[in-house]
Amino acid sequence: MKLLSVKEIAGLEADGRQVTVKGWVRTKRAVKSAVFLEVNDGSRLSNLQCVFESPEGEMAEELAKAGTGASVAVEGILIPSPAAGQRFEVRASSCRVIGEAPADSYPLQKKAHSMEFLREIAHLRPRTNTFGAVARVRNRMAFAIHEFLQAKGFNYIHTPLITASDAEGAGAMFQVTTLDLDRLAKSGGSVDYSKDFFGKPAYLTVSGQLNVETYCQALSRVYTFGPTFRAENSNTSRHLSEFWMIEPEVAFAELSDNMELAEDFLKHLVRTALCDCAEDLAFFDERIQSGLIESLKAVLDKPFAHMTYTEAMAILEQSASAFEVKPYWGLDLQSEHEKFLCEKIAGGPLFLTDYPKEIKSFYMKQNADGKTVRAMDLLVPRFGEIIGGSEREERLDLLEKRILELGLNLDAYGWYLDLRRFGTTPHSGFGLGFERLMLYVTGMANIRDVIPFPRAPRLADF
RNA sequence: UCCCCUGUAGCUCAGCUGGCAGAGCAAGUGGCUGUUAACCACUGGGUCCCUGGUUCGAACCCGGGCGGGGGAGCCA
Repeated sequence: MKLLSVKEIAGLEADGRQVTVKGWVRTKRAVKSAVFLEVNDGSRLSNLQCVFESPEGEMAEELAKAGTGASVAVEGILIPSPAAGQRFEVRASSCRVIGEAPADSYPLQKKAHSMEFLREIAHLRPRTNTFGAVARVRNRMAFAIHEFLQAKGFNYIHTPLITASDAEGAGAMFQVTTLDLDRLAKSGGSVDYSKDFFGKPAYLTVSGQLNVETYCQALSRVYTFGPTFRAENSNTSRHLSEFWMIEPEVAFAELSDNMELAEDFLKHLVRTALCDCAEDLAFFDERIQSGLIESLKAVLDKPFAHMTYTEAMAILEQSASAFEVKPYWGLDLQSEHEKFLCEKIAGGPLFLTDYPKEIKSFYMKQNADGKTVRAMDLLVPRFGEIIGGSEREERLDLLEKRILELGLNLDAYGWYLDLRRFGTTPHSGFGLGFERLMLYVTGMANIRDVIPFPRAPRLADF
């Protein structure tokens, strides 16, 4: 008999047909005349209830071993359930315990656990309702990202994870080396990077943007989707040292095109989650964040709000007394300001544009006012920035000038500047933090709980 | 990196002014005519994070260290 998943079995007619189910026991409940086994194989949130009527002999012995966490194979017939709680169930004729999970040492119990505790057992937490649901939604969102961009003719470009260009300028980097650090430390001498693997210092990438821009200037519509690394000593519920980022880049696109793409993109992802992950989202709505589904649906209903930095600052200054940090033009927006703007003023996602050039990256296109750049951040309620992007500076002279103003090394950007020397075009792109999307869609509170194995300062277990 | 909170049974926590270590859940045993976060009864279960100090006496007070959480900054 072909093995069907619980999800596949759930799609069958409960007409007494023979089925086999293999999975892990979530709970076992016994009454005098029957044993109820809830089996889950991760194919969906709901368990499959398997009923053993008056088990005796070998079957009773097997069931005794089938505690929470044990892997089992159950055979029986699929029938409509006579009791409330589930539409169908398996009337089991046999149970085989494949791998026991001794109750006195198996960490997961048939009760709720704290997120903090589950983080300590990251190898077992996917067996919980919450982390199973997170994994399924994460999978669906990853696929939806490709679906959306591919349908729009974007090419998926694999940008490097190791970079020796030292020109990305988006934060502290992890160094990659094969030098013998212990021996170097003992010798007390200086480091000779010509002896290192790449013949010069190398790092893990903090962004694929600069690399993907090169392919943008040939294939027009491109994106990267991969891991990025930041060695910042950030200890928050919104930052990881290793996280995944989607970075589309579009040739001949201006900032307004960029925002239109970002809005369509985010709405597509939210719509897909609501549609294809309904059971998991209902769980998040009930157990993790009340009102989640309603707020996601509301996102689809209306266009995102838009505001320039200068407009936003004027609004913030009117409510200056509400803030710890007093707002003034030129200040980089604080978390409290971002939350105020999208929660109190916009009541949903909010695009902020045209930031002062001093608080944004060198590659962003300078406005005619000489003060601001064509940057855009998409802020969302609950945690602020989910997308950061800009129209890029395509004018060689202005880009070179900005690099020098910031004290950066012009030579390091040689290949990047070539894109402006040869057939330059206006172009725009943005970065969407995948785990921040996951926080947004699932309502989970901590970014460490929406990635299987979180990496953060002093956290690299498993 | 900074600020605040926190560390007690497998888990979640209580433990008052320093005076014999507690509860709920989980587990085990028994009961229960279909349970579904099952229910009822009973039972077992402790390096009170580590370390130094104060004290007749420390889970409790003080110093140091380590871990966890929340917030801030950096950002996606």
